Amino acid sequence: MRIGELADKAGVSTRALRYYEEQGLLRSERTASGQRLYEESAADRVRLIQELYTAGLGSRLIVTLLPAIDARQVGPELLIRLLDERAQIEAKAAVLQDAGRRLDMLIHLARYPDAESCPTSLDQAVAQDSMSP
Amino acid sequence: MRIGELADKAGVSTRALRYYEEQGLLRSERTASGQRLYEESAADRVRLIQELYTAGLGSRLIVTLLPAIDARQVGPELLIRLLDERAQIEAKAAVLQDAGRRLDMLIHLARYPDAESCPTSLDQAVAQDSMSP
DNA sequence: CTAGGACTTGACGTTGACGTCAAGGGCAAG
DNA sequence: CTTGCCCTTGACGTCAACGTCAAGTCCTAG
Repeated sequence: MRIGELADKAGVSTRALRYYEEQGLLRSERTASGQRLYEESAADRVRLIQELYTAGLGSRLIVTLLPAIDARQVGPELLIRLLDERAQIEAKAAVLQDAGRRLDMLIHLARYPDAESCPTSLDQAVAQDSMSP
Repeated sequence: MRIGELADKAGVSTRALRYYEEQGLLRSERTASGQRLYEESAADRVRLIQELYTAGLGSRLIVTLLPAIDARQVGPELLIRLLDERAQIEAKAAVLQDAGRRLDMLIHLARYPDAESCPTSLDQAVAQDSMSP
């Protein structure tokens, strides 16, 4: 398949696909005239890349991660980074949860403006200081 | 308190605090010479702002949100945006969960490189197409 | 009184994941 | 052949939340 079809199937732009290739995240065959060709499996690969991006991982980590995922082989150096990133994801997920609850309170407030529905923890942020020495 | 002390207490830079003020997220008194002065409660306010930022909300939404939080009063127009943002946070949290699990598999793989520990769902991204028409 | 740290405004720099033109080549249908 | 859509590389633009000087002012300890 060519780049446009892959873009459709994976739900990203063609620009993004070229960017991924530029970053070493995605390979492609080329026709004689230079057009990119992809296997069917490329769509899954792109969705995986998107997932990792959305999780806040950068290109440089992902480009290291993908071969490890493919080979199912993780070295000790990568493990260090993984543990760090895992902790960051954990923290980010927690903040997301809190913010989500806060929005839920506001949404509830918009629908039932009567009683003091959620008296507490609407102003104060949750203490997220669990990582400092 | 002056801006440096608040920055310390809230765990952000002074530049960030000035930026928040510039965006209308944070108010301050001024001394005769023009230096900013803050109440003790400003630290909580800043942490709240940070939480909302970390949740992916932009300045423009937060500047609308803060008065609603203070007054505990949410209009119908804001409710629309809240529902949308809530859904986005939900989706993002889900992706974060998936990516976290994926990292966990890799971490597990690094520690127990023996058995085919996690045979499935290491390559393929989870279908996150639940929002398209 | 003075040294030096904290503060002010203003303005430009950074970063990442693309968006968006520009200028041209490729390819199937009519 | 030519219309029209897809593709190519290249290069500049964007956006947000700050970082980072620069040049000058303020305040406090000694």
